[in-house]
Amino acid sequence: MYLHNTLSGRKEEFVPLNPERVTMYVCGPTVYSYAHIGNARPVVVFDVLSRLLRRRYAHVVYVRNITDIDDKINAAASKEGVDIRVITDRFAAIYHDDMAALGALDPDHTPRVTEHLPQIIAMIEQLIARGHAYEAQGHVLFHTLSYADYGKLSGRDEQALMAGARVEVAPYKKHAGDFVLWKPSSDAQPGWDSPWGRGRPGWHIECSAMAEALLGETIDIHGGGHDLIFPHHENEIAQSTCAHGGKTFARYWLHNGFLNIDSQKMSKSVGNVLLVHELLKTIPGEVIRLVLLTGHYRQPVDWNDEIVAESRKKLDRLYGALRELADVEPAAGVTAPEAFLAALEDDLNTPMALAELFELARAANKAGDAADKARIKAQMLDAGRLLGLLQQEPAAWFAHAPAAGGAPTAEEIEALLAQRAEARRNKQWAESDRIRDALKARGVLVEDSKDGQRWRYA
RNA sequence: GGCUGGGUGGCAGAGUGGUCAUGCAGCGGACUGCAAAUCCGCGUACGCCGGUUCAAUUCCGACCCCAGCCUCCA
Repeated sequence: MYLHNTLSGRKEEFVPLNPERVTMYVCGPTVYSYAHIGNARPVVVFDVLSRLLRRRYAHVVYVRNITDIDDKINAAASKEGVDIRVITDRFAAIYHDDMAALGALDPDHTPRVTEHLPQIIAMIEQLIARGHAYEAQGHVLFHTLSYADYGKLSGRDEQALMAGARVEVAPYKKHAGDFVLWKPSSDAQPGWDSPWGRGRPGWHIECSAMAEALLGETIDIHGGGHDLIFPHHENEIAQSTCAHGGKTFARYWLHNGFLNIDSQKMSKSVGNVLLVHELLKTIPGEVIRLVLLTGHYRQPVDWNDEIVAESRKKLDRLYGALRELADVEPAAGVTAPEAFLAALEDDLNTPMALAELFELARAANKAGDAADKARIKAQMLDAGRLLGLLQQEPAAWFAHAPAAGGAPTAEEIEALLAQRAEARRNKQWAESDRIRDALKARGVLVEDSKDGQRWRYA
């Protein structure tokens, strides 16, 4: 299995440190609001990776944190006049449900920052003790000059970092690149007691501390969005490596590309932020998932109406093949074809894997032999399982409620089809076609198959 | 400016030193009462300019564009 490692900038063979316990940490959400579609991309990408890893290794530990201490959370809480816990519980639950709707399986652990203050404080103390951090005006800062490899992940040198420091440098910093490990809280702000007074952790230390707590000092895979490379992951590496006396923190760094909306960057200022929660009201989760897997995970993907419609049709085709095999028992012990697995094991090449899946669909549509059908069905279902697709009954897929409201109900449709069947028995083609056209005008496609009429929403 | 990653057929999107990606759309055929679904076939795609090579979309170099990151945004 090969994975592109941001650290080396190239594809490397993945060899776990300990094949008996493969570890993966992915940066999760800050739960102060609804997740947007961009947040969903790493979730789906690393969900596929976790499925693939589990296929190959008996014991995989996948951790995705929930950040429940953050100034944006504080702002949301004070706005509503509630404890931050009210906000974080609410949006953590919504996040979980939304991601589940996209077919994402639960990670093995979803640690929260509020449950790891002792570990965070211990790690900061360790960094101070080893001379990598210092206290200044109630803050504790990581001293980036103390870590020679700082900037290695993002390919930046110190000078570039200095030049890039476009925010005002806080006066208590020894060096412009230094970042906060701990900061003081006012009485009105949520805070935790520490050797440096009541305060709260900085952004980066939580991931270092939770990764260590649940996975150990060295982890196999660390993932997240492309934008996290700097500063977040750069800082995580610095903290963990220095706290652990130079031990490698993460061996493979994986970063997913961004998601654009109609060729534009998604941003609040443009006003094009799409929430998963809203999208799910009109688009099946499986369609959204397929959109996110349509391109390679490291490439940007453009979200627009066309790709959504196209993805829906792709699933029509795949489920259409499976529908023809509805009464075929999948062959036992048959898994996804080698070419499909090879595509995924080559740095998660989902476009190529999907191409193989479509080849299977074609083969399924052509298969005449019962044994072939059983084999292909098993292959398709297994391939689908790895991608988190095709896991519902074809009939359920085709019965999916239409995107727009106002379409006739299933009962209504069935009644009209009964009339049409009667007309067809009498070879009243004009009447038959009239009903079909009328339904089509209302967003219902009627097909005549060997087994009689069947319908689906357009 | 620095650092990444890109420019492939109508669209989306893989890949490769020398027959085929795949999907959607389109066109022709089969099937159908007609359709739909399905199957078969079709369209001389690889930003630009050089170089290496028997052969380059694929390797090398220059150039032109595009996107992201550069301190709290996945």
